[in-house]
Amino acid sequence: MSIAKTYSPGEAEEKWYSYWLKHNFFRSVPDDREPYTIVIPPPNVTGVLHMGHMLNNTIQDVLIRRARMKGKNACWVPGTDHASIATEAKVVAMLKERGINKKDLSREEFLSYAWEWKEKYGGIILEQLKKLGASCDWERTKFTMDEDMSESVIDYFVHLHKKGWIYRGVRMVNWDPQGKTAVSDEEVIRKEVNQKLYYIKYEVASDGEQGASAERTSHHAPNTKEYLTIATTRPETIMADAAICINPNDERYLHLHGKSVFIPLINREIPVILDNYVTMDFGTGCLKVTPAHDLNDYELGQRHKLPVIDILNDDATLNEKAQILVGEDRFTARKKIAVLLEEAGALEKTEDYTSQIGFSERTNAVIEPKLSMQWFCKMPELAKPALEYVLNGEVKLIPEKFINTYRHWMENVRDWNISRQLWWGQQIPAYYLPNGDFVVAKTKEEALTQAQAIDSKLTLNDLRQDEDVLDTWFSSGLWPMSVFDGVRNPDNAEINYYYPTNDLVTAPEILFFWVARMIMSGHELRAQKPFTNVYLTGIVRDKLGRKMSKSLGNSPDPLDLINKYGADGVRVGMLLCSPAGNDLMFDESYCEQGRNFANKIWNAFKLIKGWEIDDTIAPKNQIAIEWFQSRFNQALVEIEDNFAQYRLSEALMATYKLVWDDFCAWYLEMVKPAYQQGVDKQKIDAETYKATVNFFEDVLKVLHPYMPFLSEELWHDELFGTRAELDCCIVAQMPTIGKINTQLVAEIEVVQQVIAQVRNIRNSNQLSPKEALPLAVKTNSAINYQAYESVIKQLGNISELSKVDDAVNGANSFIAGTDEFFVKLDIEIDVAAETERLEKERDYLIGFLKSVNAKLNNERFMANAKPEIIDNELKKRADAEARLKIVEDNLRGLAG
RNA sequence: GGGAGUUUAGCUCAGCUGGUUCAGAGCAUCUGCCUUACAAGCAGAGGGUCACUGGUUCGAACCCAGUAACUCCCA
Repeated sequence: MSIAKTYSPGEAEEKWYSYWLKHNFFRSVPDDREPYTIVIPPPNVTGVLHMGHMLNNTIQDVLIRRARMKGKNACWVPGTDHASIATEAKVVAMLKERGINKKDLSREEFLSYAWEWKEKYGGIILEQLKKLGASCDWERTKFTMDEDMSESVIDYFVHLHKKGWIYRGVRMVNWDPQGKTAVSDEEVIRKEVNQKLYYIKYEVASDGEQGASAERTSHHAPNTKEYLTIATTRPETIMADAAICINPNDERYLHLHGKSVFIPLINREIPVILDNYVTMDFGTGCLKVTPAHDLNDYELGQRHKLPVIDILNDDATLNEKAQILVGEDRFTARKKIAVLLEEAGALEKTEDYTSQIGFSERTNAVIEPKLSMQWFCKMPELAKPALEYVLNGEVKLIPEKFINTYRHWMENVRDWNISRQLWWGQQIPAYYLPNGDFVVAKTKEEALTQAQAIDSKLTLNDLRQDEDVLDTWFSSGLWPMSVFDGVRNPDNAEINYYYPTNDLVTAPEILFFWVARMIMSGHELRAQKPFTNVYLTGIVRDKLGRKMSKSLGNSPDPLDLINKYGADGVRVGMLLCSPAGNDLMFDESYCEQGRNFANKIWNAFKLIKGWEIDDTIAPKNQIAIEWFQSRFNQALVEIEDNFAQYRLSEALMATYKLVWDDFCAWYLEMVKPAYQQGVDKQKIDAETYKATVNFFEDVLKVLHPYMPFLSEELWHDELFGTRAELDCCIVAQMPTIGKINTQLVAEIEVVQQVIAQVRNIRNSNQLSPKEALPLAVKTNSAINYQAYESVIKQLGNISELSKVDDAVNGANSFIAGTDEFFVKLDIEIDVAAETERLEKERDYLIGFLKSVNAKLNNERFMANAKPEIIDNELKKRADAEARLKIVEDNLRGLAG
């Protein structure tokens, strides 16, 4: 029988994923076991898998698989969110391709197209997660617009409204003219943009001219008049100006106090107002105030009771209130008005200028500040307890540095605009009466009952439901509860069992967006936290540190990576470079390392698989077996500790080294039967064989959370005997920490040094590894090298290990621990080189001793340092002195 | 402009309460090996003024102050 030289992951991935599914290993239902629950951060239903998802879901899968193997009832709930704006944009695009305009559709018609789109494309990302090995309970797959999920959202809205925490009001919102909806502050991405600053002249009205604007024309000779100049990046909004504002302390403009000016081109007269808000040294010190199109101007306008003139349509074209350029897009209008102003002699100059501009996260359109009637959710009452959970440690943020950010947000929180002018989402359950009043109720029927209390003659037909839908985060904020139906049925068995969930794995970017809102709703509806630990991952960047993005084209396709390196390889690759909470500089070479690791394990398997048992051989590897047992347990301690601190990448590295170094490079080399001429099968004693197979099985278990496919594939090999159908690595019990023989481990460490030194001597003397060498030991320590003779002989290729009482002249020497070793070669040793090497070591030791002695002779050190520190220094001195003596003896030997 | 964070080997990162022969790991590099599991490998080796300047201390990568560079959040 021949086994492939390398592991080929594709087939195993297919096979075992469907095997796991078939046997319901991902399924979780409440039982007597302790639950371990993770709800997936629901990816956007329009999304396709990107590297961020890969990282995030690999981490979740590692956590959930580990919990499963530790005997917990592990439940990972998958799903997607409906992403109003993004989905609606996709649907609009789909309709456009079919020649349908959204405007021509009713709400119901549009929604049926949207559902059609969702059914067709909405599940892609979840299918992709399966390729990664994600062990979600797919039967629990949820979508934020499922009927029960939407009902939960409406319930929550009604609940908050009853408490008086939801209100309606005109506010300046971030308007996305492409999506034609308001978006929240968090959905606005600010970027530096190169712009122009336009200096525009406004004619100052002479005293007699007040109110005479109607007769004015634009044909005045400019020089005979007085002007003031403003600087603006948005000349197309001058028609919406309500005033010019100057700082009352600005001495340059004292003469303007109480005057008014004319807006160029349209010659509307506006007052000059005074406010300290204006920065004197920015631009010209004169600020055009446009309350309808700038948040700060709006507030300024409120203070000075200025009119609000909105000159923009919902799609950011100019409306008839602009008087000129009606119907033009705002950016076209900007270009055109610059020309018009120039022609009218009102444009003094333009300057280059960079400033922060807001872009819609979803459509990338430039955000337009816009006044509109919106629904808001009051935040202070919700935020306060939500902050407490984190500050008192009930909810832990990992890493802790995010607590500061979280606190800062929660203490400066503003009311949340929860309405979106879209159709795709949960329609706001507010019903308007013909007289303009409204009632809020779960259903139209309930609304009618309430409405009839106001006007008993009303019928269902008189009620009109609010057109807007709720922000998607309003529904995902309920996610950990609503997936278990905990909003509608707060006392059901599932929510009581699974909630609060254990770990949440997400990105710091949505700490406030989402994490905070889940904590708020959890507290509000259940007085409970939604989860205990929030593990915040970093952003996946390329190796140049740039964020991965479609436009840069610097993001590999995760599925290509899986094809290339195997899912296990990619999982390992992702985690090797992902410190908690820090961004990770991803590079494909990490996946390569992961693939190589998989291959290493595969080959260890091949080796063991090739052995044949010979009962007549006496067991001879007790030391190796006990040593690895101890090392394995030491590694388990380390891995446990790393997991307890969510240091997944370090736990992985500990596993990596355990397998590669301790198991493959040392243990297998210790026990593997030496090559025998003319013997085609390697034979091994039964005891060693059995121990090795058991070790390998334990190694597979430890590997499983990271490398589920490879471990499952090997688990079922006949090497481990016949397995029952349900005896799978995925549900195997994780090994528990056993005995550690620390003395043995310490002594083997010295033995390892001896072997490395012998190899080094062989290497530096250019001797073949095949050439066996004699080794002599002069023991100063308590180590019984006789016990390790076979190990040393096998791994160091030593012909004979002898004990000596004196240094061996003319031999290469080295020190391991405090013992001296000599390798006598056939060739003459290079006395000069050897002398130099020893002198170097001697000098180092002398220097080292000096520094140790400096401490020990320092009264203050002796007085202040803890006793164990002093003991340590004494031990260091003793060790160094012993080594120094050996080195000096050897030097004398060389000289003599 | 306000706040937070980062800076340790060529790269990515550990380094816990200041104290072990403490300056570490993985990758990459160099040298030698196609040794009967594995060249996707084996063996060995070389890489660092712990960003900079000062301070505290018997003792500083670690604590404090300042400086510089970068990153993120908020305005």
